[in-house]
Amino acid sequence: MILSLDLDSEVPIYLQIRDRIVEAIASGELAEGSSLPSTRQLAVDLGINFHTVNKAYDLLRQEGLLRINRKSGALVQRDARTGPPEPGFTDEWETRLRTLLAEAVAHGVDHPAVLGSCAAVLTSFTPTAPTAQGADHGAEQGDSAS
Amino acid sequence: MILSLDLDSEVPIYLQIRDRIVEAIASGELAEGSSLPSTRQLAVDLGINFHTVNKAYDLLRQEGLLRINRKSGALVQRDARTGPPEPGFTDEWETRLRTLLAEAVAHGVDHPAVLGSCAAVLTSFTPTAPTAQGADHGAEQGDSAS
Amino acid sequence: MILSLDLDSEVPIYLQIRDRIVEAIASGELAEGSSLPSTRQLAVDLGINFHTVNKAYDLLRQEGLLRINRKSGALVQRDARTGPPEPGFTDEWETRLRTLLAEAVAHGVDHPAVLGSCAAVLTSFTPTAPTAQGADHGAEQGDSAS
Amino acid sequence: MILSLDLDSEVPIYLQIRDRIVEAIASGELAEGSSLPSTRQLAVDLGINFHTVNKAYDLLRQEGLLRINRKSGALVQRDARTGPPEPGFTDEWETRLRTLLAEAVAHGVDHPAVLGSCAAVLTSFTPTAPTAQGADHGAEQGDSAS
DNA sequence: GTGGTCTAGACCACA
DNA sequence: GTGGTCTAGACCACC
Repeated sequence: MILSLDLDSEVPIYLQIRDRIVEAIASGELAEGSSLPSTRQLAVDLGINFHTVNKAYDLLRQEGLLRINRKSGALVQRDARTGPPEPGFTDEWETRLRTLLAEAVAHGVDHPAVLGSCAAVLTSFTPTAPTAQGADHGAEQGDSAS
Repeated sequence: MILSLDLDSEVPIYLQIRDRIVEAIASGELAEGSSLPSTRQLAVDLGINFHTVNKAYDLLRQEGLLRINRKSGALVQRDARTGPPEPGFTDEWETRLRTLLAEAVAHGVDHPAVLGSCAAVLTSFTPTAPTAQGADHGAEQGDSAS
Repeated sequence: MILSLDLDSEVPIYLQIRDRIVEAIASGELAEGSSLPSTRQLAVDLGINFHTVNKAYDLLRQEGLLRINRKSGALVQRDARTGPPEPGFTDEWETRLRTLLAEAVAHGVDHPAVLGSCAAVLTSFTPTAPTAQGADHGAEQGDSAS
Repeated sequence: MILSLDLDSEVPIYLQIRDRIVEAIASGELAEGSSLPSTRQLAVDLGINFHTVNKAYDLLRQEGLLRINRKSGALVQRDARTGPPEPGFTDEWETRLRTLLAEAVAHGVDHPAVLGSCAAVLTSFTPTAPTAQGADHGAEQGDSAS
């Protein structure tokens, strides 16, 4: 559980931690029930204050992705396969998606390229069985562009 | 040039202004060369401090989307048709895209649904089918450009 | 003596145990003189550390609801019928009641609805209508006492 | 806006602040749209650290009772007359109500007395027009006890 | 002016 | 050992 942080970024550290964990959950690297390092431990590993880690964990808890336990620390609460999102999540999320995609389009990335980037990111979340291991029939994305 | 702002949002006002303008550019509503209202005018229209508008315009200038002349005010500097993005844009943008898509996946939105949302957003930007390409019945905006 | 605990709750486990026992006493399920399982036994049943059970029992003892003998274990010390509360109890309790009811009112529950909830909770405690008083068809528990 | 705190209480300070504000909202002392003192100001007034006030305000924000604004500070977001609570609120609240009422019953307070306390608390939330001032037709609660 | 972030260190509650 | 609370002071972002 080592996260790479950029202490000079304008993105707050606690948000970087949160983002990396969200991505790890999306990619399946952290499955439901997985345990995360304790706040103090992770703070030491990252060379930051434990309050900062605390804030990241608390944010993830509020988002429903983590559950915090006095005994066993932080556990991953949900997962890609836990079920559909809570109502209200999608609307707010699509607003942010719209802004982000608009940014690329305004900068001259054409629609198929944008959609290709989205598809590429999504495939990067599925292991796609690097070894001969069963290759779980993933959706075929990427050819809907163009 | 009427923007809808949410003064109670956790998103800073200057960022909301910037976001709305970026979306207007992406949708073709604001084409290259279009002029924006003066900072003071827009500030009055929105009922906010003109420094806030100034900050939004300056951010857009830094991003290469606006150019600001002392005499002609703010003009849209670039466009979906202007050409490919500056080098360095895409990498940073894809990092943010990755985080945003991860959020949806972690909350249980499956990959096809995510890709569908991306496609839906893009079609909502489509400026009335500039090329003969199928022109999926989107809203018809954008004929004020050129 | 089976208690349902939520190990992931933000309510400490020892408090959950205490709460469930208080509710059992209020409903008449545990009458004065009833014996509770030993701390070690209950700890095993619940799959938790016996110190946690100990802490719950000790808290109940401090509150005057339990008395603990070295030989006969934990016995219910008092009851709804035992008599009026110790002086000082009511003031502190009403302070907490005030806060709790305020929460509902602030969230838009109107006064009659709040009072209705209070009444409903009380009838759920009713030990099979001890006096002739209307006896609104509640669940029938509590005949194991005396 | 002066709150009375007990620094020696085992109830965390930030929770005491939150409780007092909830009660003020319930009693109508703080109506929707009312502004609260800034975190730093209130911290100075109470002689505590501003982070503690911050935590109380943030908790109220999460509960939907406050909205925080960089410009105008904290404003009361909702009210007794704003509308019904969000779904899910009542269930969790009734669980806590059950525990609290059980405590009184177990200590020997009889049901009518408990209900009377509830009614008394509720009437304390309605001003009941202490001066001749219009006496806004409030709900008639309190006589349903006994 | 406002709130937000980060650091640092102390002490306590829980299991 | 875990997380939770409180304090203290610094710096930054927003308006």
